[in-house]
Amino acid sequence: MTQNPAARLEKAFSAAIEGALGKSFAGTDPVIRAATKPTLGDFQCNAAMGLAKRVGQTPQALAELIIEHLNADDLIESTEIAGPGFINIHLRTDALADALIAIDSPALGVSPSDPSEVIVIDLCGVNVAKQMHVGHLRSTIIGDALARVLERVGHDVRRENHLGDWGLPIAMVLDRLHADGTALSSMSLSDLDEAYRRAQSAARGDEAGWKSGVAKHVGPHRLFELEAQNASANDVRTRAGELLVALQDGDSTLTEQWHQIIDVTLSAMYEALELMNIKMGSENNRGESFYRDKLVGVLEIFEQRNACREDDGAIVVDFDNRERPMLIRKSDGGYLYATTDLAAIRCRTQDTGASRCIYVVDARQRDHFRDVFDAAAQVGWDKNSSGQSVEFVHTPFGSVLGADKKPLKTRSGSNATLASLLYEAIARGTHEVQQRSNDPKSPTHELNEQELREIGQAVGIGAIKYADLSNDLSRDYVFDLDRMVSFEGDTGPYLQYANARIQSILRKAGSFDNAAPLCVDAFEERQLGLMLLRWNSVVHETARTLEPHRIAGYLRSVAETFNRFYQSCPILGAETDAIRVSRLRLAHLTGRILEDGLDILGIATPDRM
RNA sequence: GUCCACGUAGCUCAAUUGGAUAGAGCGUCGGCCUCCGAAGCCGAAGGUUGCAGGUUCGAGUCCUGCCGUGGACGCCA
Repeated sequence: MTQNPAARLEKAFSAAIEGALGKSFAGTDPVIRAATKPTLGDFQCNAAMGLAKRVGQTPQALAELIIEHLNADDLIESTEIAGPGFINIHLRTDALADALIAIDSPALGVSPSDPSEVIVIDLCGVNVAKQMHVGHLRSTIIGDALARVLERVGHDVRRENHLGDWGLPIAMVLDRLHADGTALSSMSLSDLDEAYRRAQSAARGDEAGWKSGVAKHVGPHRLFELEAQNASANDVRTRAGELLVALQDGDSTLTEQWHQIIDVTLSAMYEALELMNIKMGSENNRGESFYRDKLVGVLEIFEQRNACREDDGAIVVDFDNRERPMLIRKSDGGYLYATTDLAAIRCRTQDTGASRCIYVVDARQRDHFRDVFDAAAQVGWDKNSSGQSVEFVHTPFGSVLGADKKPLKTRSGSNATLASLLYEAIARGTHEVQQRSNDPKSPTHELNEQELREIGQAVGIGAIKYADLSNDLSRDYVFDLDRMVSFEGDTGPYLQYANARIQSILRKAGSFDNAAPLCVDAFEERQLGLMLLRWNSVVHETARTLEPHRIAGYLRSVAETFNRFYQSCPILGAETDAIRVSRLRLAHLTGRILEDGLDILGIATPDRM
């Protein structure tokens, strides 16, 4: 009796189908779904339409037959056949109440996954000497939410921050800092970011400018300048290469400087992670430098397995279903980021023993990951150290755009940094909370400045995270702070508010008998109850599809359904004491599911706001 | 040029993975606070789901071809 109605209906209808059509139809999916409209019933069975042709009957006749073989009188009040062969199902009210009592427990009806897996999630991916920007925001928020939902169903999740902390770019920054005579002990992240950018453009030279210069027939003097630029770009690269070799060989001064720029970058990152309520710290750092001495081993394995070949001096891996090979070693002997990714896969599957590797990286790297995953399979890393097959998933997310549909910029026109966005959102949230607290009737009126600031941060950050997690990851999305922090409609604060109101009611109610009978006779009570019972399947579907917007959308439906219930069913002022206690139980359960869900999304839930 | 995503209301997005009359929010218009928090609730208007075919009981969803947008295409990460 502790089973969810949907699960029990599946069993009952599956048995009924077998009873109606014979043993060969055992195990047929009965296609039980929540009713599309409350007026139609509580659930529906859509199996008859698909099956009708196979057995040479009309869908309606088959539906009739299924109902005749149905044995679930303790669960189902009534059924009717509608439209092309839908079976609409009305649940017994006492069965609904029993099911709600069953999930009114610490687990909230969410069952653990069996078996529990070891899952590695690659997220955040900060580059040393660069400011974090909105791309990191998405990777971090999404990755952390995925980690939380997988943890919620009992998996062993390892968050790994694949830092860009090694290689030529780092050497180039050091070279630039030397050239500028920057005092490394006192530099800020923006100094570093500036040096990084200048190093990049110096090394890039201006080949694009050269080509367009030739095309536009600019004068010889200009071409000469561009040529000189390209020559100096080569100088920069050469110097950086030498510097990298010295660093690789353990030069003590360089090593110390390298650590200094990492420290500056990471302390800013930790601050951002803290602000965003991300469950990650230094223990999750495993950057490119960690893999630097493992690259040779990767190449050796590919050579041993004959999974690579030499081409133009480079070493490449071929794929049988596409032309384009993947480079794993340059002709000068250097390695590439594909090699590092392969080394990471080897560690994650062969040492950590992961059976799933998830990469929360932007959509532009789709092809890259396809190559890396296929290459890993060629040398057997699609089986982990326990012999289980490994599932590799790239969770691509779209770009963050400004209101003009172009990559997000600040007002001053530069690329928006993560920190600037976070502080802006917090400022707006805090302002809003403070303004509302001025009202003597507001529950936040008696709170002090510090408390209001904490709530303001929860509201501002909650708005940003909800906006990101509430729509399909793979699409680009428009980052509009004004819309997010309007705090009305489909926003994070809408959910936080619904919960705060529930907490307020519970505070006023004081203690109550949380084993009292549950009553779901009123339409709004029934709708709320049905909604709450879906939590288990929503969590599992999200863990399966890795789509956090399912949870966001569900929580919104919960809040909406609760708000309707709240509007028409007085709780504290209910007609009888029995109904009052029953509604308190419903409100309490709703609040816990909202808090559970918001916690999975990494959104804080203030008791007052 | 080749390959890969994505085109849904004026705007921002959903659609239980093939199910019934495609739903929300913002914005617009109109209602609801002497009553548990109005950051809320109720209602109205707004659609040839880019276009054209196909698959079947049934297509926003699957297959084909166009159109449009964005992205990736060997020694950067």
